[in-house]
Amino acid sequence: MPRAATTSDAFNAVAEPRRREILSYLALAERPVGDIVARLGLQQPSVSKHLRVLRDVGLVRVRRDGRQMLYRLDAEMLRPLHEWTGQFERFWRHQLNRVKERAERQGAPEADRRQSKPAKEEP
Amino acid sequence: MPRAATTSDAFNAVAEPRRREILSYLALAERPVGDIVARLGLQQPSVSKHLRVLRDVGLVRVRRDGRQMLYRLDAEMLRPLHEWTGQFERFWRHQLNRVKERAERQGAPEADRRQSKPAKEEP
DNA sequence: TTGACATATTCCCATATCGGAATCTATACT
DNA sequence: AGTATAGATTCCGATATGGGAATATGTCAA
Repeated sequence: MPRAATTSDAFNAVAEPRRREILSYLALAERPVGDIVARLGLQQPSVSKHLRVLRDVGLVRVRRDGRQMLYRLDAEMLRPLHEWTGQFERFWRHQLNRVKERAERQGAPEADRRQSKPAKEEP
Repeated sequence: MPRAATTSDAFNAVAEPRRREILSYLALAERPVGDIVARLGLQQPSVSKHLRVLRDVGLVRVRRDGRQMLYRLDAEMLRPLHEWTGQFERFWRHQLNRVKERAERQGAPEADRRQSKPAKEEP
């Protein structure tokens, strides 16, 4: 089984740096493909392909305007991503890490041991 | 050029659902590999490989305890991810979307048009 | 129509992936 | 020493990737 398709969800779509740049850029305003090409310095077909992926996962919407295609952000699908990462926020806030690491280095050499027996059911 | 390695950054590492489950699980407590295997229902080698990826990007730390390896979360690298997605928070907060969409559907059929000429320099 | 312009799609390819199966390493127990 | 246990690593194979090059589609303009 290969890696999940880039179009399988926002997590995979956004793993690609160029696609992240595109989204950030589109956050400013709706833009035609040509603008994105100029901004990213990629070739037009590449940009079109990235936009295709973003469209497939619902991160952007398109509408035609004459011969150009205007892309706009649809950030709704980024929300789960923000919320998932938010679950870990407490680990980096209040520099609790600093405190914990210091405790480990200095005293209480075995105060860190947790149970590892249960192995089956947890909260 | 293939897709960026899963070990290239947290974005790529976390694109895999199983690895996300592992991280969430490790948020509760430090755990030996066996616990993770039991929890995820994957095979041990698969779990070891996922843990390897997470270790390579610095999302988990290990220490040996007898014959088991105890893995613990190191969420620091998730912070950029949270902050990046946070940049789009305004798009889903205060249900501004609802308001905007309604405006588009009802009146002002061309009030949405933005400039698409510049194409070179933006703020 | 013909041509120019804006964008999309197709084809090619070197590469990394994930799971499965098999094997290796390290520690503990007797 | 010999065996069991916990994990890690290696080899395999089908698959999707992203860039490049070439081509296709669609719209405007003369």
